[in-house]
Amino acid sequence: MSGFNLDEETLFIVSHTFKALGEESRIRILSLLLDGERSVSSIAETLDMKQSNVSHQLRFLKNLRLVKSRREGQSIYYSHDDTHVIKILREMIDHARHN
Amino acid sequence: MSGFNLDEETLFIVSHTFKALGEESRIRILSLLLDGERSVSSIAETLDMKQSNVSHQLRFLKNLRLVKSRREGQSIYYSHDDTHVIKILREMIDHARHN
DNA sequence: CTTATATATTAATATATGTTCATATGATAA
DNA sequence: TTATCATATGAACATATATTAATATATAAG
Repeated sequence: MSGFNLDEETLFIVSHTFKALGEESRIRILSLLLDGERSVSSIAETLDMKQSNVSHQLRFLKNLRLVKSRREGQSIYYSHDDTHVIKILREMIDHARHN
Repeated sequence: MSGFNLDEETLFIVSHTFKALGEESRIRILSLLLDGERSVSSIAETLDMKQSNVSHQLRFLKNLRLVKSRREGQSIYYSHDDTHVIKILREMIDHARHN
């Protein structure tokens, strides 16, 4: 099938998912989560980002179901929730490194 | 190797490439080019976009070496120039369709 | 209850980005 | 040369987005 005929919904999902992967802060968060789940504050400290900023970006990613969250006490742990998209992220990172 | 330690250059390439794939107009252009090379005016007509807009987006894609161009007379024909990234685009489209 | 900690949310701001219009450039034909 | 066609470019505008500060919410401990 030709790739040309993209229905609106597909176009919407594709563009938003790529947008999610197209910002450095979100790439760094997703990349960090490759090593396993992390709390919000842990992400913020490790990446030297403001807590509110991390929270905003995590909400963005969660809305697209790219990450999921789990509460444990006062902390909330985030982890990947879309193996296919993460695979695509890995591929792009490898591709960029081999330039 | 952990995905965490992303150097600046890799992060730059990854984010910009995903950004390129993260806008509907550019996805439609790249998707159209899946069927083969096309002139600027042909793209503009088919996708109902202004010529200048198509030209701007093609320059964006060309700067990232995602497309290449070839002059023939007065027309300039654009086509894909990064099979790996196009493969990733195809994967994402398939992924979005199977939701 | 109060206090402390972790996260989420809201509002404001600055920056980035897409689109359009007008114009410039380049190639072809007469 | 001039005229026409195709594409590229620059400026302007509107919208989208990332980031921050301040505050709200929720959980746990005392």
